[in-house]
Order: sequence, then C-alpha cells, then structure tokens
Amino acid sequence: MKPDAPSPPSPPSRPPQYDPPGLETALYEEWERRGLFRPRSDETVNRPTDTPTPRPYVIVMPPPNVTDRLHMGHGLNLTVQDCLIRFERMRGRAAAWIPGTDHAGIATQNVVERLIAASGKTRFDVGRGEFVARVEEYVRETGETILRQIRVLGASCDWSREYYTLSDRLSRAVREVFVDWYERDLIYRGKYIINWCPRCLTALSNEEAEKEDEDGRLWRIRYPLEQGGHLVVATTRPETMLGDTGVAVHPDDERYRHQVGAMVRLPLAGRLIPVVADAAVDKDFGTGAVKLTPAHDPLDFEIAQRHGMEPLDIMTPEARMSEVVPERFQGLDRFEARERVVAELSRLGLLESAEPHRHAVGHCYRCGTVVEPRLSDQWFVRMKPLAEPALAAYREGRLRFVPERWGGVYAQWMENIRDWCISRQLWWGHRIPVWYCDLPDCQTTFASRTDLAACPDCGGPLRQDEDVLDTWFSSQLVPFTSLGWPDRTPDLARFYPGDVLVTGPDIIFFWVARMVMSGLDCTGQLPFGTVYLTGIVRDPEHRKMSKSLGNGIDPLDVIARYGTDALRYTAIAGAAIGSDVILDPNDLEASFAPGRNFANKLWNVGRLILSNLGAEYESRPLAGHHPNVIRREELTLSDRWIVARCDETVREATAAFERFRLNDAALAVHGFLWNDLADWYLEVIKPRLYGDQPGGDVARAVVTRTFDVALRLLHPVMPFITETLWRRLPGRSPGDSISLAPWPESDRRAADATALRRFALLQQLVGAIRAIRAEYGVPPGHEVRATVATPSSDAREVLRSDRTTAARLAKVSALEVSDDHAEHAEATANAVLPDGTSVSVPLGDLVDQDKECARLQAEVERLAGAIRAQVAKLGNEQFVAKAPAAVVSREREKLTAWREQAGVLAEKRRRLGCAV
RNA sequence: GGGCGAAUAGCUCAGCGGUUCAGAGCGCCUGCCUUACACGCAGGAUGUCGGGGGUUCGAAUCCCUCUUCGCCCACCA
Repeated sequence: MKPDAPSPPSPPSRPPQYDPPGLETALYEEWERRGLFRPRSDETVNRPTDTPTPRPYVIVMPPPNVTDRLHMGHGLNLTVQDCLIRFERMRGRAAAWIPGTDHAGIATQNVVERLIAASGKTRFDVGRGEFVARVEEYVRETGETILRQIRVLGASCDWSREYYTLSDRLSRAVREVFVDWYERDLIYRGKYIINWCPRCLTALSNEEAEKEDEDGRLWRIRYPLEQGGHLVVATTRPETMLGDTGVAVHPDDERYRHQVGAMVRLPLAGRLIPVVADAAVDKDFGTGAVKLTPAHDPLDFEIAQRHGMEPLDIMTPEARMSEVVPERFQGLDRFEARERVVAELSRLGLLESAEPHRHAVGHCYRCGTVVEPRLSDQWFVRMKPLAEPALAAYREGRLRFVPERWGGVYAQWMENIRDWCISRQLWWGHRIPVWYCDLPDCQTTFASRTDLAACPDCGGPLRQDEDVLDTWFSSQLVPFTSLGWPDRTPDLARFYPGDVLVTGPDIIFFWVARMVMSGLDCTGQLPFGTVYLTGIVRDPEHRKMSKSLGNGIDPLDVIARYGTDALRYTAIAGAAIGSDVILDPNDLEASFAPGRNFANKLWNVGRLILSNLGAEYESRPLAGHHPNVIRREELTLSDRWIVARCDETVREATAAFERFRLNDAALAVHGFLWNDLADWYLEVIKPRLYGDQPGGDVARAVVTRTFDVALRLLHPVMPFITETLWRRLPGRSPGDSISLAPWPESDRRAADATALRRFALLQQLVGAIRAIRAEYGVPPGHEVRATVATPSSDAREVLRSDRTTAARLAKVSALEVSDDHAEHAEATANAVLPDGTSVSVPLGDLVDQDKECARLQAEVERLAGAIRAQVAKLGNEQFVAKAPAAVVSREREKLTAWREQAGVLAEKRRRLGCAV
C-alpha cells in the first residue's frame, strides 16, 4: 500500500436502520412459545359480553409435500392465508389455521430412488420393506424442513394440531373412506386403458398426465387387403401397429363400405386382422380408416370391445417392445421401435406419407416422461355420484370462487368428470386395504378397515393388494381428517366446516374439487365456503418459476436480504387478487426494496414518535368519559385531518380485507403512513413535538393513537415490524401482542369533511410555493416572502389557523395575506390554486417576467378550454336531463370554481403587465 | 376444436356494475446528507388507456370485431 495515498473518505455514519432478521426469528419463537396462534377458547374471544361469540374462522391450508422446499409459490400462498387469519384473529374470532405435510407418493419415492441410485441400486434391489424404511428415515430427517421454512414466513399456524397424511391417525381415516366407498360400489377394480409412466412405473390419473402440444408426424400406412389392394390408415404412433387387432371405418363411409368384413394382412407382424365398421370413427380425419390398437389407445380399446377383439399388449412396463412382437423389434424402446417400424415400412413401400402434425402428448407430472396409454388392472373411483352434489353446491352459491371465473373451470370439469384411477404401482403411500384369498375354491376379495390375517370366509391365506393409493386420495380428506374424523372429536365439531381455502389454480382438479366431493360425501358438509385462487409466480418471460428452469427465487434468500415483512409486502401489494405475480430473479432489488424501504420508513416514524414521547408520557384518550380526555376544541386543523384520514383508512382497509382485496388494504395503509402521517402530519407537528411546546400533549396523543391504529391495520401484512413497534408504544403491558390486539373500529366522530378539505388547501398552498422555489432555483436554505389572496373562506380559515405551519413547510419567512393580488411592486412568481387562491412570491431579479407571463398564459388557455368544454356540457340538455342530479351539480360547482380561478389569473396577468 | 385471461407511463401493475380515473411503485430528470429515515426529502417529465367499429349526454371503463401474448380443457387416430 502506498503510504502517501490519500486516505479514503470515511463512510458516512449510517443512522440506525431497521434490521429485520434477528428480530423476526426471535419474535416468531416467542409467538409460538406463548401459543398465540392457537385458536382462542370461546371465553377469551375479545367481544363485548352482550354480543354473541363469533364463529371460529378456519382456513384450510394446503399441506406442502414433505420433500418440498420453500419457493415463491408458498411465499405468495402462505402470506395471503396468514393475512386473512391474522385479520380475523384480531377481529376477535377463534382463528384456526392448521399446518400439515403430505407424504407425496411419487414425488417422495422419486427422491429416495435417486438417493439409492447413487449406489447403483434400484428399489427392486433393495426390496419393498427395506425401501419403505429408507423413505421413512428420509422423511424423518428432512420432513421438518419445510415446516421450519413456513415459520420463517411468519405464518401464524397452530402447530399444536400439526398432521401428516401418512400418520396412523390419518391412515385410519383413509381406510375408512376407501372401505366405505368400496362397500357402496363407489370404488371398483377393472381393466382399462390408463396413463402409464414408463419411468415411474405406475399408473397415473388423467390429471397427472399433463397434455402438451408437440410437433409430431402423421404417418399414412398402407395395409394390404387379403382380397387385393390396400387400405391406408393414419397414425401418430406407428410403432403401435405391431399391436393392431383390426382396422375400423365409419359405417356410413362410402369409400370403405365394401371393405367392411374384409381381412387385412398386418405388415411387419404378418397377422390377419379384420376391417370393422364403428360409428366412433371420424370420417374426416386422416384417411377415415383407423388402425385399432386396443391395448394402447382408449378409443381403440372401446371400439375393439364392441367388436369382440382381444387386446394385444406389445410393451413392457418400461415401454419397450415385449416378446409378442417379431423378434427384431423386441427390447426396443418405443421411440426406437417407431423409427425401426417407419424405416421398414418405407423400405416395403407401404409408407405413403409422413406429414408434420401437431398434437397433444401426455407427460408425467412428476418426471416429464411421455406417458403411454396402457391397458391394465387398476382401482377406480366412480365419480358421477360424488360430483353431482359438488356441482350443486357451486350452482346454488354455497361454494364460491374468488376470482369468480374459476367457478366455471370447476363446473366444467365436474360436468365432464371421468372416473378416477386411484391405484399406483408404488411402494410409498397408503396400501390399498384389499385382501385376496388365494385358495382356488374361495378367491374372495375383502376390503377391510383393519388388517386381515386369514380369509374370513375360508380361513385360507390372504394376499394384500400390492398397490398404494394416489396421494390425492388422502389429501382430499385433510379438511376433516386433520381434525380427527372419523371420530367425532371436539376439534371436528368446532372447526369443521372451514371458511376459506387459499391455493393456486393449478390444483383445482387435483385437490380442490376432490375435497369438495369427499367432504360432502363423508361429512355432509362443504369443507369450506370460499376458494381463493392466487396467481402464479412467474419470471419476466412469464414462465412459471421452477427449479428445473432455474428461474426461481429462493424466498429464504430474499428474507435474509430484505426481511420477511418486505417479502410479504411485495407478495400482497404486488398484484391484485388472483393475478399472476411477475418477479425478476435477476433484479431482486426492484421487487423487494419497496417493502424493505417501507419497513425502514415505519421504523423511523416509530423512532421519531417514541423519542419525543418522554419517559413519563402517558397517552391521553381521545374520546370517552375519561377526565383526561382530549376535547375536540384542543385539536388543530392538522390533528383533525390526520384523525379523519386515519379513520378513512380504517374503513378502507377493513372493507378491503373483507373482500379479499389484500393489495388494496396494503396500499391504503402504505399511503396513509407514508404520505399522510410521515410526509405531512409529522412535519406539521414537529415544533409541538420537540421540547415542551404548547399543544405538545395533544400532538403526542394524536400521533400515538393514529400510529397505533395504522400499525394494527398493517399487522396482517407485515407482522414483525408492526409487532416490534407496537409493543414500544405507551401503555403496553409486557405480555401484550399486536397479533391479539383488537382490529381498529371506524369511529363516526372522527369523520371531518371540513378538515379534509382545508388541509388539502394547506397542502396545495405549500406545494405551490415549493414548486415556485424549485422552478426558480431558490437555494433550499433561503427563506422567501409570499403573499396570498383568496376568495375562498376555507383558505382564509386555513391562513388564520395555520399560517405559521404553512410558512414553515414552504420555507417562507413571512406569509402575508392580502386582498390585493398585486400588492407587490416587485417581480413575483405566481400560482393559482384550484379554489382560486392566488399565491405571489416576490423573487426580484430571479423572476423572468416573460416566462411568468407565458406560464400564466398557458394556464389561462388550459382553463379556458376546460371552461368551454364545461359550458358545452352543462348546455347539453341531454346531459342535464339524464345524468344524475348529484353529477350535474358537481359539474356546475366545478365550472364556478374554474371561472373564479380564471378571473384571478386574468387579474394576475393584468397586474404583471403581460401582453394580451 | 372448445373455453378463459391479459394488452394502461421505460418496467411491474392498480383503476373496469359510465361522468374529479388518467394513477401507484420502480426507473428517469433537477435540487437537497433540512438532527426520524439518502432504504430519505422536495420539485419535475412521460401515456391518442393494443387497432377499428358501435351503444350513450358521456367509455380506459359496456357491446362487436381484429391483432398479439398467455393459460386451461378435449379419445380425432
């Protein structure tokens, strides 16, 4: 280091800033330790004794997968739920929000399979018992992670009631439902075409096979007829031809009528297969002739059944060609087989064309592998009977969606519902509670709530079904199983049915619809009355955030850098209800700094207020019969204004929360705290606040009260900083927590239209002078004089009561009131307020007369235009006749005010000697 | 093939059962470290509210249509 290098400038000492992380963790631990998030008992609900105890408020929380790690979707989702639950908790309701985890069959099994794959083994090498034990161990070790991460978000859930979908308690409930439905013939087993994932080696439900449009080809293949000539069939999956059992044409199709009943020599395989007629065939697609592969296509399966064809399964579970196909194809992967088949057909001259064709292809929702339609024995739930009541609940308005449009999506799915394949060829999950007797003479099947050791009919040995249930089978039950169902527990009686479910629209079918159906069927009641669908978190390219795309934002990272409150503020204020939230992973600053800045602003507002209260300060109540009450006459204009604005904000925020408009609530409180309280009120009262000034007590009482109210309004969105500051306000006992503080009530006595109007004038006056100063580059420290002339009584009143305040805020040494707009002989800069109040600031040489004239001229012209338009509007008979009276009179008042203003402007221009 | 949603300041979005609705935050420009806060304060610029029609006294706001994005559903091989 060079010895003579100038020493770097010492960094400016940073004033204390709000530092969230430490505070937040400690606060959460305390909240949880004290059990503040457990629903209050009826006795402790804070309501006046003469009102009935409100019903508990219950949010059904989507249980994250045990293997999940926190992502922004959770961040948005859980914050919304936490806002709602905290709001209702503060309103005095017993608020229950019960967390849990989902065992997540395929997802979890895949994770552990990957782990053992590291040592070169598959689950089959390890064996079922050992494998399940490994998964359990894994879940034991890492399953808590997501729950810890949820706490970091500040989610105020009731951890004393935590559940897990694979616990003994919930497993019992799952069996109860399965056996009940089995006995009522709502569950059946059968051989059908299902979606098969060749990688996960299991069946999937229709919802789990995600359709995506892909560019493929439509091959046209010649099938030689035995009688000579040939038929041309079209297919997107030529390899399946090896499993063809026939060709179908439409019965009315003239082109093929004479060929129905003929036989076709299936190329490559050499088998003879029939041509049949079936109405399910679309004459207009392809060639109008469809090859039938009943074991690998649902439509083909149906047609084949009608024509008594035996399906021919040509693939192994891994989707390789099995031994039923010619030897040279055996063992080939389905896509290799496709190439091989196409190549051979081409060589044989049987390939007519291979045109590009875009069509939907199903993919496994867990691993992305192309699913294979496959004929297999599976368990199904008969959905129609379950769907009818669920559809009725929506139609009759008992089930409501927010935003409403999702109701249509729900209804449409319900109307076209298909049976649900619930068996999975996995090892991780609820084993299907069905046993088969192996004795040839008996062979009975039993579904049982308890494990069976021997055949109840013949005493012979039993074999339990190998499959497990779809994870969503147990998930759909959690609204009531988490509360103890099928037992009639006190929790179930008190907290079921719930009120609201908050989740993403991507699981409406997987979960929401099925909860409604099973809830209605098992308990006779809807599990919740409202479904709030949040938006989806996306990147700037509008892609869904996901680990695989690498475009995700780690909420924990955001929290470490900006604080939980900042994350929550962004999630809530960032977008309206149900609209997607766009976040840029490469620019966290843009997304989260506003929340952090707001928290810091609050922190500093708090510091200013608290540091000026004094140790002995005790707030005087603002209303009521207390002897120390502050009388209305003691309040200044600005006091009355901020109290009125505070009350407006209470009404706005409360209404917004009630209507789920969380962003409106957050922005209303943000605006009040920052613009009204910090930018104006605090600046106004500073002189009264400092030291022992007159009116200091009143100012302290007002600011403390309004700040207290605003903190409570904001608490659902930003729980940590509001708690921290609220606790430091005067009058708090050590055990008080804002999370149990009463939600602010609007107070009619606070409404004060006069104060709102007059303070707005004060703001306009100050703003006008500030603008003039800025325009003419008056040095910040330099005080000017200003003269005000006004026709408005409100303005005169403001000048009477708050002249020194206005003068101070505008940095004016002497704010004079005059009846004469042209009192100053010197050059002045001028402004006219909307109510006609005119402001003149003598700036001597600084003022450019021509510029001033031009400015006024522009203003005059603008006004003149507006007045002309207004005159035309009011002269329009149609308008006067048809528009509401209130609108017409408002427009008249506007015209009067503008004319007044125009008069003042004209006068100004005359006095300044502007050319006309 | 159906259905839905979105198109408003450079960016992310509010406003949409019609008449102070053209807004917020970020960004940008100018000036300020004014003892709560530079994660700040004050002032300022920016938009024929996607295009075109229509209804109306009046439309970003309702209707129709077009364009561009995005999503969901669907057994047309």
